[in-house]
Amino acid sequence: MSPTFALVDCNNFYVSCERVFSPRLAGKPVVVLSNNDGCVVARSNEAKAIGIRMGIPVFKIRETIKAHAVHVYSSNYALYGDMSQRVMDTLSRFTPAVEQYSIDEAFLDLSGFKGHNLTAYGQSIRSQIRKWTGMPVSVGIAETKTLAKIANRIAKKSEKADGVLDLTGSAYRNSALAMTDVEDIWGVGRGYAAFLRSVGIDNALQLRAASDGLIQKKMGITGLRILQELRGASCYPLEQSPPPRKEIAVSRSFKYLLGDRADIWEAVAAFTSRGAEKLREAHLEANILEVFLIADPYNRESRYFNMETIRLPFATCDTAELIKWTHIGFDNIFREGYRYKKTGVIFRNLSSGSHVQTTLFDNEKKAHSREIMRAFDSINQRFGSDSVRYAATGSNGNRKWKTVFQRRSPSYTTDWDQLPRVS
DNA sequence: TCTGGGGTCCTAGGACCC
DNA sequence: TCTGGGGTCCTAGGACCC
Repeated sequence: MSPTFALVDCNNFYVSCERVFSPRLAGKPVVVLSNNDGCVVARSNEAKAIGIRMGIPVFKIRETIKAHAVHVYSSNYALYGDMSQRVMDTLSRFTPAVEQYSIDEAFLDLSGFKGHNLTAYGQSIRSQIRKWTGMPVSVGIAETKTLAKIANRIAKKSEKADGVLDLTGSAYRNSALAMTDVEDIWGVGRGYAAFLRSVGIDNALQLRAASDGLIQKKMGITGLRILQELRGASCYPLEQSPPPRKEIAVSRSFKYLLGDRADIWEAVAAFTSRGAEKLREAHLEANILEVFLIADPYNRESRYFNMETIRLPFATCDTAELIKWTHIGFDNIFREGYRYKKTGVIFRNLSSGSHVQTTLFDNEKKAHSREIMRAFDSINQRFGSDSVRYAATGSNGNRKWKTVFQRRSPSYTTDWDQLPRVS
């Protein structure tokens, strides 16, 4: 028996989060920017309509912004994370079979609802989320995740669908596939799309009919799975418990190019510290660490990239220990005379924190480290992150590497001092 | 002057072993 | 000195996702 999936996806998620707390933004062009207010990462329908492209650097559309009075916001991750949680909580009232796929979308297993009117069910999900959270969502329903994705896209665009499209056993299915361009299929990116177009496959209906051999040759097993899913045979089951993490990374671009070794090392140390916190939150320890530096990526002449990989002598999530090792890596790859744009650390070969120690000495050291880290984390939890921090991460207000958010909305939902006021 | 961040999976090829 | 096959593990690079 084939399963039934629903994909519930928030419309223009970051923009919709801003609108929930600023109703005056309704009907207006709104965009949300990436870190350092660099480029556009979310657009309202009105912003899309005036031709603002996803990912465009904001300095390239200054004129458009002025001409159309576009409302511009920095990213407010605390707000978006909290809104996401509310949406997911609401979804779980409908069925326990929920897979949170990303910050703004979730797959539901509706196999148990066969014979019911799934469109009506989708509508009730949609209106409940709207009522409880203010978030507009679209719902796509089909036998496979890939088809549910396609249904969802059409549900978003089509007036007639009114936000919900059920493709299970639908006569409309072939036309839905025919109107879906290959680049809009889940799993088909720029590279695969170019290949498919070059062999005359332009839409999902044509891809579904393509020969397995041709697709496998260029797109491997991934391509075959896409074919299967388009044909209604599910290859990707609902994943309710997330698989263990394989890597943890912290990296940031700087607003401006930085040349001073001390500034850049401060950034690396701070990112290492944040990464160590993430490790501890996930109860993981790193066995391999990578540090990388990028100088001026948009300039051919002064471009530079280097990465150092270090195998740690033992798995650890201790901030001081990790900073010691990233320092070694940093020294090996830092070149004087370049102006840097970005740096980061990646922890890999993660093991769960409960590992057998080799010697009594190690055990003692380990216990000591654990105590210090526990105290460190709990102080920062109680008094706000960065209340205590390691000296290497910078001690004054002059941290040139800090990410800039000049147009950030208040933290309406996560900070008592910034609750919206009714006047 | 200004261009984000954090992930996963697959595959080919090399190193190494028997 | 040359001749084989087969297996595993690791890594780098490419492709994709949101």
